[in-house]
This record gives sequence, C-alpha cells and structure tokens, in this order.
Amino acid sequence: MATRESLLDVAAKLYAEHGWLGTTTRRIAEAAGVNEVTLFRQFGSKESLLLEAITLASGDHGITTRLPDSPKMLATELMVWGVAHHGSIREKGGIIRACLAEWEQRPELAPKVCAGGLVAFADLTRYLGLARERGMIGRDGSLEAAAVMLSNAIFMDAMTRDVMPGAAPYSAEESIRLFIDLVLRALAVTETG
Amino acid sequence: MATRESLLDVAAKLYAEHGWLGTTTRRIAEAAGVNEVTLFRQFGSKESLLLEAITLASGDHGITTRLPDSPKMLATELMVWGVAHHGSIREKGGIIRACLAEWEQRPELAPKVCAGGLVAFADLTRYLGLARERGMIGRDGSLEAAAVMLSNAIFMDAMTRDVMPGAAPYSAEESIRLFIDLVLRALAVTETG
DNA sequence: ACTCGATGTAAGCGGGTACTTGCTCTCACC
DNA sequence: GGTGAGAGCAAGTACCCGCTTACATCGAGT
Repeated sequence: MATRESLLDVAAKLYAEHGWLGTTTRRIAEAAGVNEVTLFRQFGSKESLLLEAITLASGDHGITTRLPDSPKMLATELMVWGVAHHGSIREKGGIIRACLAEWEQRPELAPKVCAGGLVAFADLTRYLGLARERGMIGRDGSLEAAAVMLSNAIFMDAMTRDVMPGAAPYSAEESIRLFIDLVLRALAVTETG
Repeated sequence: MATRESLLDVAAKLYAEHGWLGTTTRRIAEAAGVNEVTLFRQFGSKESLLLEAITLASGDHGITTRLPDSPKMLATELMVWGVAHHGSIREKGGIIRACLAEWEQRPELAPKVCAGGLVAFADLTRYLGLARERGMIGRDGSLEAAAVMLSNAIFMDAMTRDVMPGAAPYSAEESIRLFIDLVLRALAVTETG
C-alpha cells in the first residue's frame, strides 16, 4: 500500500507544480521511487491516477475549521476562522491554480478544488446571519456581499501570496485582520470582541 | 506583417486555453493558417513567440480606465471604474489563469499579467486618499485594506466567473455594485453620489 | 517447500514534440 | 525581364510521451 500512497502523493505535488501535461508518468514514478510499470499496474492510466490524486489532495482532510454555532466575539472568532481558511487554501494553492487554468480541458476539477472555499463561504454566511438576528450587526448592508468579499479577499490573498511576494505589503495575518475589520465596519458591528 | 500578427494573436489565444505545453507549434501554425516552418523563420523558437505573444496580450492596450483626478460622486465613479476594470480582467482571464498556474516554470510572466491589476489598485488607493482628504470619507478604517479588498474582490470575480458559472449568484454588475456599496459603508462615506 | 501476488528490469510500440533542411513558388521592385 | 525576399511543401532528426509485453525477483502465507 505504501507504493499506492506514495504515487498519489507525488502525483498531486507534481501536478500542482507542472500541470497535467507537465506531470509525466516517468517523472511521477521516478519521484515516488517506483518503477513506471508499477504505476500502470496500480492505476491503469495516467488519467485515473491523476484524478484520484487531485481529488484526494483537494479534499478538506476533515480539518475544516468551522465558525462557532453561536456568534459571541465576532472579530476574534472571524480571525480564527480566517487564518485557518487562509492556511488551508494556501496549502492547496498550486493545485487550485492548476485546476483553474485547466478548467477548459477538465471542467470537473475546478469545482472539486474550490469546494472547500464554498463550504467556508456558506459557513460565514450562516454565521453572519445569526449575528444579525441577535442584533450584533446593523440592519443595513448585504450580508451575502460581505461574505463574498471576505471569502474572496482571503482566497485571493492565499492563492497569490506565494506567486507575487513583493506585491503583498502586509503579512497574511495582518491582511486578514484588516479585511475582517473592514467588513465588520461595513456591517456596523456593535460588539466586536 | 499579417502573418506575424496572426501568429501572435493565435498563440496568445491558444496559450490562454491550453497552457504552455498544450500550445504546440503545429496547432499555432494551423490555427493561424500559416505553415509551421514560417513560424520558426519569423520567431526562431516557440519560446520567443509565446513570450512575445503573452507580453502583447497582457498589455493594457492603453484603455486603462482611470478614476477621476478629483473625486465627486464616489459610488458612480467607482462603479464606472469597477465595471471597466472587471471587463479588462475578464478578457485576459485565460492568460492570467495560465500564467498564475505556470508561475513556477516561468516566474517572470505572472507579474507581467497582473500589472494591470496593480495599476488599477494604485489608482484606487490614490482616489480614496483624495476622497478622505476632502472629508468625503470618514477618518477611521484602513484605506489600503479597502482598496485591496475591492480590487481583490473584483479580480477574483472576473477571473472565476467563467470557470464556475453556477457559483455566481449575481451578475457581474450587481456584484461590483454590492462590493462598492460595502466598501463605502465601511469607510463611512457621507456623500455617495 | 511451494505458490502467488506484487514489484523490478529491459525493451519496444506508435505517435507527438520542437526544430531543421532543401527545394519550389510567387510576387513586388528595379 | 531578372532578382530577391517571403512563404509553402515534404521530409527528416532526435527526443519524449503514454502504455504494453515478457521475464526475473522476492517475500509473505499456506
């Protein structure tokens, strides 16, 4: 079983760096310390190996940090959530960029890879809705727009931070804090925590 | 000259759809209606053709819509800017996604392709700074964070809108309007226009 | 001891890749 | 009418691709 896992792991990493065409069966086998023939015996084809590897690597590992069921200290709780969310996207940054770029060739991969982001977005929407119900957030301003903007801002930062090192004036945590502060300000939050 | 331009144009389009490795000299030549040998006579190598094509296609064509020198009606002016910015990113969506994905192979391309976004961001920062100086914007809240978030939100929407059609609940214009509204709300804008 | 499943090794298949060579044609320009 | 630059065409080079075949090895389970 070690060979299977090794192949899946290496395949995902190579795909994240070199894309579908750049990830050759020869390179996968060599990097995994396995004979190329074994690769085909285990997975049948490059396609089925890569599909399985990508699906596995883009899964959320169950570590998905959820926002609390009951909002109490908005700024603090959002910060924890934001940092976790940012980190999990950044880990998958390479795969996400590759799948987005190859969406025309393999449309089924992009949604798979972005699923974690959508879950986080849904969680954020729920959380903000609860906070408004309890009067911790003003009555004006679109909650959905706020959730989209915050999710997008974090997603974007995590996805491009490694790519354009010079362009990021703040650290990841500073950026997240500023984003959250801005959103809470827009939603007229009364109790920030 | 027609052959040169045709090759450059076709090469950029194929690259945006199929990436570096997927864009073969045969396909470029065929799509341009030109013999493959001509391609090599004109550009010497696939690399120099693609580099020139990508640089050309990711240029801002001089159409960069700037925000007014003097802010008057914030919401309106930002909306015009946002829609133009969104459109110009969306046109280059394919190339941007490809260059971001291949950043590990060709690090020099990503900045080139994102340059337009950075210019727009700088313009937005300048504009918001002026608006605050004139008292159209409250004194609290980070202007830079606001500019980053708005730029990122628009960039992200434009880059992923074609990729994940189902996931976008609003039209592009509606999204931009919601983003701007949120940012202006966060900045305690007194005079929205 | 023997089997059998998983792995390694070597070689090869048909096809695609970037790129080159040598020759022909055509057409504007003197 | 002759010339030369640009383009087409056919063929070929050396290499890489995904994938297959045939055979040797090795080690755990019965």
